[in-house]
Amino acid sequence: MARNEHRTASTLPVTPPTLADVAERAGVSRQTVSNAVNNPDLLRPDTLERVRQTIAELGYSPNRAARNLRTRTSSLIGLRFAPAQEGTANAAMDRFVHSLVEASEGVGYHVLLFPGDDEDPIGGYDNLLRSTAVDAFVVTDTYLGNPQAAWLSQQRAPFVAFGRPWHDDEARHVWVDVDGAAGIALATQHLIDRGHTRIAWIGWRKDSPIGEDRRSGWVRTMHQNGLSTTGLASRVEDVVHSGAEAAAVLLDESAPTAFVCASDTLAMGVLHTLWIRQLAPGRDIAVVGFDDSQVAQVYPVGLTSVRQPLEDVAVEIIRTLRALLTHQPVETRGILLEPTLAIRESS
Amino acid sequence: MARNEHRTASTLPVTPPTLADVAERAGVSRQTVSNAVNNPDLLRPDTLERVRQTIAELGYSPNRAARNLRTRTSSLIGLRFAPAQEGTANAAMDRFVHSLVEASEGVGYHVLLFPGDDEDPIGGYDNLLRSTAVDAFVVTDTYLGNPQAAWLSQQRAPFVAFGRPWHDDEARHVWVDVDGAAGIALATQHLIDRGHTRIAWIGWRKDSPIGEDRRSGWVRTMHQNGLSTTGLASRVEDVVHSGAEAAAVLLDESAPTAFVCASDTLAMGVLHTLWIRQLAPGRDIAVVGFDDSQVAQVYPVGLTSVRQPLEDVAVEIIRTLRALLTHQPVETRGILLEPTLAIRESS
DNA sequence: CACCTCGATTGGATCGATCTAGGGCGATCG
DNA sequence: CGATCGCCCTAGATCGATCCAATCGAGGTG
Repeated sequence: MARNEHRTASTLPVTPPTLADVAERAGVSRQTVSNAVNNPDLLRPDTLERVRQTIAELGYSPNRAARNLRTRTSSLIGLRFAPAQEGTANAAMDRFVHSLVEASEGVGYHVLLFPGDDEDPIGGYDNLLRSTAVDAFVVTDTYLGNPQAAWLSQQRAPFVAFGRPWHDDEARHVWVDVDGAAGIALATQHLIDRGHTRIAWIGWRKDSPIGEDRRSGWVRTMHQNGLSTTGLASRVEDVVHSGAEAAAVLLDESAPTAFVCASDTLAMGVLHTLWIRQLAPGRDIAVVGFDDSQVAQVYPVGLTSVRQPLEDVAVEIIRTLRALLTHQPVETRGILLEPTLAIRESS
Repeated sequence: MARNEHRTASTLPVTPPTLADVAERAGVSRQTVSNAVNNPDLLRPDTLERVRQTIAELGYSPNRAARNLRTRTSSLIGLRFAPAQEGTANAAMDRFVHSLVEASEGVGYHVLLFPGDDEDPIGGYDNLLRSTAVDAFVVTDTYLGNPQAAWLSQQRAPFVAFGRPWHDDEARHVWVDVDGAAGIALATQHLIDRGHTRIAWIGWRKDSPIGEDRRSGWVRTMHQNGLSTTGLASRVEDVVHSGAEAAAVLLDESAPTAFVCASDTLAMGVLHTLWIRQLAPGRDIAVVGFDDSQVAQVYPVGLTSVRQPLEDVAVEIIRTLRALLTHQPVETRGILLEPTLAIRESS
């Protein structure tokens, strides 16, 4: 609302009004104006009203740099921004970043992007941290076994990770993650409910903890429903043609009626094989992917896919970050959110 | 390189070293240290070396807030970040943002994201501008007829637009854009070279200047090659099923052998219709899309698509922005870049 | 009535960098 | 040999906000 009042000043003067200008015009001290902005409760109602009036008239807005210098904060959150790998369907970053920006805005933060350099994974972090350019970081690539989390912890830099510390049991930082196993369980149960019993899994190589986690959701749900998983699993690279090949082999050897995939990329491979074999997705064979990427949404036969609640992830991250930065006790070290299933024609 | 030297200081002290600390330790004045960082030429070589040594030892890095306050700059570039619309294939933003972040880094800038609100399109800009939180903006949504460009011009705020000012002949701001007509011309010529003569166009509604521009590339190239365009064009909404319907109608009425589309989204629709009619993309009918989105890359039958040189766009934008901010004369008011064609199996 | 409390307000110091003006000193020149 | 010039460097002021300690006046207490 204060924001709208400012708008009334239509043209920005050559040099914007300062707190001192407001103070003089309103006939109060600088501190009083500062309080009007930051601690309105301290002012007498009539004084507050007068100061606010003046602020609106002048279109005053506190100078960020000055405030940052004095308070030793920046209201900025650093995020290393790496683009989606070309050739994969993973466009989740886009949605996540947007959610993060929105959630940040809500509590007065802004998101600062900096480039990632795989050869020097902590370079960007180090610079921003040392020059006190950001208050905290959101780390999104912990799963790569990258040293950021450990390094930031050691530097006592505030940060929250999107992603569990899979390898490192000693990691003591806070994190938010999505329960991939639960998502795949959801997908598997969905297929079972549709009457499928021979449901195949196409996932990533064994050295991917995320992949193994998702796979466990499939195994668990199959077994809970008394179904066998033998001969129905495949572990491949996360590229389209690997998914296609795996699907071909599984169809020949085990005759599944449905596929659950660790990614939309792999699911696209499955769809390709079905297309070649003149099998109709959804009618002849069901397919489910993971990430609800644009590909899943735009593909002519809509691809059913596990959708991560990235909006909620962002909100939780910001909430936790705020707690960290205001030195409130952080309740839990990790937060695990449940994905949903975007059901389309392919299942 | 300075960056790496800093790294040697392994643990961040509770309060980072200041310029004064460096000065005292090196036995010089604060200004000399400042010069060592910003104007090394002013120092005698031996003094410079000594100061640099000390900077490295202490792991000093200038405090951003203090510098910003004094210099009245922030080294930040504001970018309103709206997510790709769900249900369309447009993931170009992702790639563009990354390119922008990279290009910014190169000249010492960082990218600050802020959320967009369609109901209050200038709110975010106004806030950041008035609080001197950013030095400049990159505006990406000029084509919507949004008032940002005009408003920012009026405020004398430095900004560069990605996108031409289509409607507004009086717009005097600088911009960078991609020549969509040239891209479609490229695609059309490519199809003609492959022997196609009946090439259809599926584009957007007439009120989209971008769509009409792209369309003109098709018209121009067809005519240049002595080919007719009558009965071969369709203008629809940018959603998959509209593309599918348009393709069906065109196939029935005009029997084209190839389709050029204004977007990958529409191209997906065409592919869907081909699939239903058991026509093989690339063999029976050629299809070309626009934007080289992830969908185009991941779709099992790779979709040939016009690819915008977003990396170059980002570089040009940053270059122009720097010129603006350092008050150098800006050579040209607008820069138009040529797209390329990512050729895949669909053509 | 002197003393104390408490809410509202104030002036000076401060955050850490850069800008400005000027000082020291050796080399050059009349 | 003293004046002048340039190079290298220094000290104090400054950017615009917030922190801190202190002040002022009104009201309550013994």
